Amino acid sequence: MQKKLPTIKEIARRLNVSASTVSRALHNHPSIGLRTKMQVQALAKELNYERNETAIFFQKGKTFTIGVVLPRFSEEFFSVAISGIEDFATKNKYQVLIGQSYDDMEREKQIVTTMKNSRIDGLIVSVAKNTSSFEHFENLRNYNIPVVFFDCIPDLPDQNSVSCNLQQGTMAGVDFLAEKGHKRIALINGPDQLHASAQRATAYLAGLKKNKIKEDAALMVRTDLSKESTYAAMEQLLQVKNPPTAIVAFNDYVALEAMQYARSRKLRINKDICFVSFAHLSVCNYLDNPPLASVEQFPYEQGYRAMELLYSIITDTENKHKPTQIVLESKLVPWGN
Amino acid sequence: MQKKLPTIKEIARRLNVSASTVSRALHNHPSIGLRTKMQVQALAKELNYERNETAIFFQKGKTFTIGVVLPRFSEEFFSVAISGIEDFATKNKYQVLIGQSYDDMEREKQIVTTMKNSRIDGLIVSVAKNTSSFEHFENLRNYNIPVVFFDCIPDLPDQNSVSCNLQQGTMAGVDFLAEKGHKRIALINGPDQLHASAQRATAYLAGLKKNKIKEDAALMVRTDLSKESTYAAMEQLLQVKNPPTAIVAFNDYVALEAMQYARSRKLRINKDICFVSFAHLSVCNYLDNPPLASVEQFPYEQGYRAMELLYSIITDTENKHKPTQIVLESKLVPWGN
DNA sequence: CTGTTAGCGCGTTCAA
DNA sequence: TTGAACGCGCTAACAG
Repeated sequence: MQKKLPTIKEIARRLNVSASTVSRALHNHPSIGLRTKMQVQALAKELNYERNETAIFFQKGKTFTIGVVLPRFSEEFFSVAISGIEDFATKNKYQVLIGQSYDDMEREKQIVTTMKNSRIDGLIVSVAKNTSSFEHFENLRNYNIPVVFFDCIPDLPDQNSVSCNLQQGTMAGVDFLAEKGHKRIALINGPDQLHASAQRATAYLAGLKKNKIKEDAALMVRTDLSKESTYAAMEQLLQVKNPPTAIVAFNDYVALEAMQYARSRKLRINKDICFVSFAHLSVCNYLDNPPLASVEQFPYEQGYRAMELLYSIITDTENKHKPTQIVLESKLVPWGN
Repeated sequence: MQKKLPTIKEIARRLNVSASTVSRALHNHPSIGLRTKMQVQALAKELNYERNETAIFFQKGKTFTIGVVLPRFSEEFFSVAISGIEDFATKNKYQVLIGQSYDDMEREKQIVTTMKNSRIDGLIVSVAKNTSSFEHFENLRNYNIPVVFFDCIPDLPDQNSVSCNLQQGTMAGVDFLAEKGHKRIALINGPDQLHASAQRATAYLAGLKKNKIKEDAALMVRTDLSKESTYAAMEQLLQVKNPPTAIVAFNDYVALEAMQYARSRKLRINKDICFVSFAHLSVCNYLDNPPLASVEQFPYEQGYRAMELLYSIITDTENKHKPTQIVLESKLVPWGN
């Protein structure tokens, strides 16, 4: 049935030399006779010899494979991030193993365990939203598997991470709206336990202050990112006696759902009510009325840089690597028309 | 620095038994003394022993890893398909290695080679658009690596594939429009070399015939899937003296771009001109005027079934597997608003 | 019930 | 310039 794959032994047998000679010849080892080398290489080519990487993985204790664990691929942010990871990995002869946590800690643990057992050389993670303990990551130190966190980052000492600072972009968003004359600017924030929410809130308030707009607790609401919750948040906002004319939304999905709600209440998007959002989904290109501006978080670059960092840790043979936190700056991008 | 991982040998040494005894005890082999078994398992637990999968991979010549190669993750269709693949794989203790071809044959070849070298147990592929030769896939037979194609499938004898037949859905789309009273129904098709294009064209014509609408060559145009090309196609359609009132678009991206163009020409979507499309992007939920209906192709299910099929081939020890083509039926889904 | 032996494919000493 | 021997961690065939 299946042709048996040629091995070094096989070549050695046919040529009446030893396996180690073949191995050396294949590696262009300097101390091998030209004649022998040629013979070996010729036969190797003829037999279509290819080294069995698994044997080498095994022997070297390295797999040239890294793992990527994140909540779900179907979110554009993540699939674009994976592209960045994969691009750098491929360029540097690394392979990429994937797993989706679906924002569930148990599943995340399970995946990390499986990956650890198959001896990945490193791991890139965007932590699940409901993950509360991080032992499954810290545990990887015992196996000498470095971890780089990106996007959703835990509070851990000495960790490696790539993230995007939202302060600047968020403040720019508030500036942007204020310059357009808005005085009543609301914030639909995400779940409290997320870093990302705290960042947005802080920057939002700073932005208001900078623009001399008085903050109003009634204009700060939150969503758990479900559609229903966002609708409820919108309902709440529109009931305020002096309702907002502009809204900073946690991300594009939230913005889009908020817009739907606003439309259902006969508000005209970008006229009666304006939006600034996060993430910059490509699909917004197709909307009749996209958010006026979006805080770009550079998922491709985050992924790429995360892989780059991980690579530098893995290949750091002298162990002089220090924990590194890379922080990119977010940037406000007005929609092009 | 790094704690050395405990091995079977180590456990054996400490307990003064042989390695194979430990191995058997760990596997609950029936012929092992209860006492020994307990001892071994206790010590294993204490030392945090975990088997080194790479050793087993090596020894068994299996990696419990499959590869997935497709054009790009950032297209929703593909990222959803991967989710299906990953779900089935995880359930069955398989891992998933990924690669993006970016629709480029050379890159595709490269990825397949790398994956082959690391001895994946099987491969799932959606072929790159510009792939013209398939040796890199047929070559895998020599390594006993089964391939399952999905979505974009080559014309190869004896292949395994999962695909979605568009005939039914497309015809239903034409029916749908005809029932709404449309007589001038256009088709914006994709590149000629794609199967998918031929399928759509055939079904479109059949649909017209069924509804007793005379076909008009001027209403069949094509796009290379670039925005510019779609705009050109639209321009062409709108110049026809009796222009279409409805359009069947190659996919949602094409539809969305076509809509943009139509809007720029002051046409009102779903009033002056209606759309039926393919793929059913989740983002359409957020459009003010989504296509009236979409031909659903079930990417999650395609991915899931592809992995299921691959799994059955891999685990078919008696080699009684026959090449299998699974064809799902597409289905027209009207937008619920 | 348990130990011994061998081998998966390769790289790498050490010795010639 | 080459070969023999060893070991990576584990399983399995064979032998007690």
